[in-house]
This record gives sequence, C-alpha cells and structure tokens, in this order.
Amino acid sequence: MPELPEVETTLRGIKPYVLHQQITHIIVRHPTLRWPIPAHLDKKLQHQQILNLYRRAKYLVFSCANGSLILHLGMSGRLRVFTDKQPAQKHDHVDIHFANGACLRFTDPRRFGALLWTEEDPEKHTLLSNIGPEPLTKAFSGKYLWEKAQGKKVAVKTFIMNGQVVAGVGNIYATEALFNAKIKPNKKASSITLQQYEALATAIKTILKYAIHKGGTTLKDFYNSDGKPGYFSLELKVYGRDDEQCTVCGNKLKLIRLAQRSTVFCGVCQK
DNA sequence: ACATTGACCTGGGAGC
DNA sequence: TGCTCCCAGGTCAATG
Repeated sequence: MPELPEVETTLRGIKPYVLHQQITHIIVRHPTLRWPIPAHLDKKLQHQQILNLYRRAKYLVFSCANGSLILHLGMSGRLRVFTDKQPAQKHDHVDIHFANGACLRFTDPRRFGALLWTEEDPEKHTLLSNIGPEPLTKAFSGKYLWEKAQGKKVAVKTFIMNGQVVAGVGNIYATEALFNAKIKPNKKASSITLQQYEALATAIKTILKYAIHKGGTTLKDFYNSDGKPGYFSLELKVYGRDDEQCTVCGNKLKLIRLAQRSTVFCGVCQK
C-alpha cells in the first residue's frame, strides 16, 4: 500500500506509543520477508529503548543504544499499535511488545517488506546510503532535477521514481505530479526544460504535502484498529482513471507502461 | 555509468 | 462455482 505519505502517516501514528518506550520482547511468526529477518533480532532488541524513530525515503528507522531496526512496508505492509490482546491473523508476521503494554504489529500479505538490523550509522547502511534528497526539503528543487537529468535517456516518470534521484516518489504520486506539471510521462528526462522541472518539483512537493495532510486525519486508524487506514482519500486525477475523461479538457485519458508500471496521462494537457 | 528486465509474494477481480 | 490470467501502492539484483 504505502507510498511516502502513507509511510509518513504510519510514522506519526505509531510514534506516540513507541518512542522512548522499552521493548520487552518480539515475536516473529514468519521470518521470510524480502530478506530474512535476522535470527538474532529478538536478542538485539530485548530490553532496548527506542531512542529515535524517523522516516528516510519509505524506510522507518527505530534507533536504540546498540543499533537500529530498519523497516520497510514493501507493497502491502502495515503497522498498527494494540494495547489489548488481539489474536494474530494470517499475515501478522511480527509483534514488538513494549513495557507500557503496547504491541506494534507488522502485517504484510505479499511479504515484500523488510525488517533488518544494523549496528552502524543507519544512514551508512547500503539500503539508505545512496538515496536521493527528501522531496520535502530545500535540496530537492527544479534546478536539482534538471542538473541531475542531463544525459539521462530514461522516461521522465522513470527518472523521478528512481530513489537515487529523489526519495520516495512512487507510481501514484509520480503519475499525478506529471499531470499537475503538464509533462508527458514518456519524454526523455534530458529533454525536460528547467522551467518544466521547476513545475514538476513544485507539483511533487504540493501533492505529497496534501496527501500527508489528508493522512493525518486518519491517525486513529493505527491504534487498536482492525479497519484499513484511510489511504487514498486523496482525489486522484489520472492514476487508475484510464479511459475516463480528463478533468481539465475532457479528452480520454491514456494508459501506457513505463518500466513495467502503469502510467496514465492526458495526451492533450501533458506535453 | 546507464538502461532494462526479472525476481520476490499473495490476493482480488475480470473473463470464460 | 471455479479455473486461469492479469494486475497491484516497491525496489534490489542481475544482465546487456
């Protein structure tokens, strides 16, 4: 499920219940995720306090005195907090229990998610060390994108979905941002002008902020909840709307595939 | 260095 | 009802 706004919303939802709390034990029911959960994770985490909890790209980092847990939700992962006993369902793979009685539960039907342990600076871990700037920081700008795109022949959509270019822009928000910036997704990255990249950087920031704002209204869904979080309350203008009419010009929206990902756009509005 | 494709998994919906 | 096929919000690893 998660794109950056959903991961950010998850972070904000669980933070009040787990930050500064001490772990009593963890239960691993299904250790084969994208990579195996380290066998010694329980021993490493036992009795540790969560000293810091933050998001980098779509990764969540739980820092303790002796190392850090790096967690990714993959395509279908969820985290929820329980304070009462809830029987584990089919895809509830990991529980992290805290001294305050809270249980942080990781659920992931497709098991593309990951829980890894590192004892170095998490930023130096191979998964995090080559990631581009966070899209909601000043370092991410139209000028940055334009400079980075020089000599790049990939489609502009594929370019902005590359985590080494910018962190955490997934298929939905890439598709939507390109529509808002009026850029055709299959154009070569190097052919996009500085002015267009400025519009694109602005569109990415605006839509991510808006989606996080929307997600913020559903924070309760991470606590003692069986229901699905309110992802996608966002009104999407093109994603998933192929063959429907463009909301701006009425033209029929087209579906193409770029780097094996569905891509919807308006052939009239996007140049 | 860059670009493309395969791989990892399960579930849900369309079509027959 | 049930089978087969295709698709899904990610991204690393291998290959050209």
